[in-house]
Amino acid sequence: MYLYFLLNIYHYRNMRRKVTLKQIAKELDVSISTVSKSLKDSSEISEDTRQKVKAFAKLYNYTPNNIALSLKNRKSKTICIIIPEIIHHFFATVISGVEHVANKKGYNVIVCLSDESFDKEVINMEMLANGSIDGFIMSLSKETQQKRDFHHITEVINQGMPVVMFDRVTNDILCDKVIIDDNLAAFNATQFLIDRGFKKIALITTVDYVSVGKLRTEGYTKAIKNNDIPFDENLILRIEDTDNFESQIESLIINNEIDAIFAVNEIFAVTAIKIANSLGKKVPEELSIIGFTDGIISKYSSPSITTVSQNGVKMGEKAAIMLIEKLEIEEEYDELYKTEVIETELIERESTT
Amino acid sequence: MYLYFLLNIYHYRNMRRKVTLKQIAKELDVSISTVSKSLKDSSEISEDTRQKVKAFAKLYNYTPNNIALSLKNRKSKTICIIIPEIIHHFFATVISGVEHVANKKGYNVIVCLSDESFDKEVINMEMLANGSIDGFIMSLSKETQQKRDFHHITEVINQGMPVVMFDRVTNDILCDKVIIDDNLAAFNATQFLIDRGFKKIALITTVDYVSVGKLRTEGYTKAIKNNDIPFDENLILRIEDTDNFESQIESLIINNEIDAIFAVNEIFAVTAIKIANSLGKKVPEELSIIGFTDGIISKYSSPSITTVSQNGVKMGEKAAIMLIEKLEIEEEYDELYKTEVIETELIERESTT
DNA sequence: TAGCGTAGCGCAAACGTTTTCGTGTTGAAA
DNA sequence: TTTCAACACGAAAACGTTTGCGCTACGCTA
Repeated sequence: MYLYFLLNIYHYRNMRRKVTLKQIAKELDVSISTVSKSLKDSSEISEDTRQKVKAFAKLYNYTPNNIALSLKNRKSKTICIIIPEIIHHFFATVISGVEHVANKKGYNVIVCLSDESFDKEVINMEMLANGSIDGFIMSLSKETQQKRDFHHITEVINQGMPVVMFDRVTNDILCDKVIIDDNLAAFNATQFLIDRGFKKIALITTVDYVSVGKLRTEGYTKAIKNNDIPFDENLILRIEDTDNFESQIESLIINNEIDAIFAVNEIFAVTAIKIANSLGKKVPEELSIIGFTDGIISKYSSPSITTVSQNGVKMGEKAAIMLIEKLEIEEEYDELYKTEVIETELIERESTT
Repeated sequence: MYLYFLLNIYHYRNMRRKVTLKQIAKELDVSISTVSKSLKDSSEISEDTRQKVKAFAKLYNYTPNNIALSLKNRKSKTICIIIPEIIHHFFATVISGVEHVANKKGYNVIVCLSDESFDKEVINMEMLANGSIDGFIMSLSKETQQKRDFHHITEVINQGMPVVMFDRVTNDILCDKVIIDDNLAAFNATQFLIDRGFKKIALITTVDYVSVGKLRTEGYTKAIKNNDIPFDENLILRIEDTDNFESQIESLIINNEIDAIFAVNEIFAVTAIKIANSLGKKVPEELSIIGFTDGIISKYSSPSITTVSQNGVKMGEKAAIMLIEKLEIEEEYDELYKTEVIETELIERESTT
């Protein structure tokens, strides 16, 4: 009888497909239920049979088929994180945080990239919301923020699937959120520059429909006005196209006698430094610069960049914890959505005096 | 009759779980098969019924359950990529490449991080090789390379699951691979420095068990010897601990009158620049530096870094294409494994004269 | 009117599990 | 000898699909 089995299993060279309960049952001449119960050490089954089954299972390296389990349990133990792009250091750190928590809790992580596109975001969500995953963690694409169309997200939430949004969030959706206080962080960064005695402080930011860009702009504005510094709209540079903005920064520096810059991300900050250098303006001696996001650029740039640290790992961890908590709560919970605010911190480096 | 259905579906506020074939069948008072066939526009079903079913399905936003499909088809349309860490720009670009190809072909991507740990690598593979995914793309963790234990990989391959390795590969495993010619790239980079007239060229590399580190070291050595430059073991710095290596680089620069450095990654390169600067050695005037991997640091560092570009996106794309090809080939193919070599390119920037 | 082709639909198996609820056998107590 | 509990195991449903095949009823031909 063993021979038959071996022939079946090893039918192709040394290739052996995963063995199933059914095969074990057939081989041992017991029922599938007996095998299943034996492997679970059910007291229903005699010690003798249990041992036999377990030995056999071990020999053939049996492990239960995850898909079958998912179908039966109606949960896949998999979560999906949708981000605008992965080559962005901040998002990579968030993934890292999510992955570690998820892993510890026995969940897998599917990563989807929206490439800042609304359509891809929608497609990704629809594709996965059919049993493949148990919940979403996401940061909105630019296009979605611009269109303000969130039907795909409400859809999913209405199906009873938990969603946690982070960083780029919207008030139009009720769900758990993990953010930093962008407004406050920007306020503090600007205040830091003001405290150093700077008066002509420029802001390099994004267009307003990017939620975090807008909030940071507001924080900057508040600090300026709070300190009775003349607010000058010309000192605010709103960058739309992230491909070709060097010339805009150059004009900003040339046309205004600025003594400090607050940039809402590190690319803007490091580019400002490079341009200032090329214009013969020394950083930080003649121009102080603060960035946002404590990424790899800020750390390794010369001079290294003073920046608002936005702890991506922690955001990812928190988001994952919140999501998994929702997933593992029994039954219908009372919809109580929390918004978690992660602390930021100003890291002083060489780009400010 | 509709009322009953509505009550069932909308049982909780406006919450409606995904509708199944069964529910549609019950509601329309036909069999499940009829519903399924109608949705597939089978000619077996009358035009009339088809329309009715499709209308109903559309109304309730029916989409087939992916898990059930996976179980039935015995494939999940999901691939897994295992990388040592994600915060590393190169790996992020690879993921990006994989994700885009996978997406286009209708596959999802599960990302697993080994954190350079052998155990995590094993656990991840075992966890997913049970039906959850159709194939692996992976780059070995340091620990795995050190132990030279690849049983988890052969195991998976023997189960008939395709594996594509990239960047950090091993000859001990027969499977598809995507690499760059590390040896040649390092040779060329070193030759580039030699052509500029430098004689005392240092190498900052990793310990030898990291496959790519070893290959790059060999390329460097070959170039040196090829040009009859005295080979000096003291000029080679092998860094083991990536946390605290600044002092080692400092000694290297201080104790040897070097005029150029070839570093096997960008962190080493940018750190060398910073240390040289702090020692009063100007880059590139007094010291030329070449890095490896065209990451974000090389681009934004001041001076920007001349580097060997290792096209991560392309590697990811290629790996995904190879994997999916294997997945979609009918039946047992003759095991023909290919190793694809991705072109590298020396990108000249400001850190070399 | 008997026979037959066919349109239209349902049954049931299969994918691999888990789990509830039998069912048959044993041994001991009454 | 009868009764019953305990033990050891199996059958079957369920998760949500797809699909080959069988069945019914109808309309047509001979």
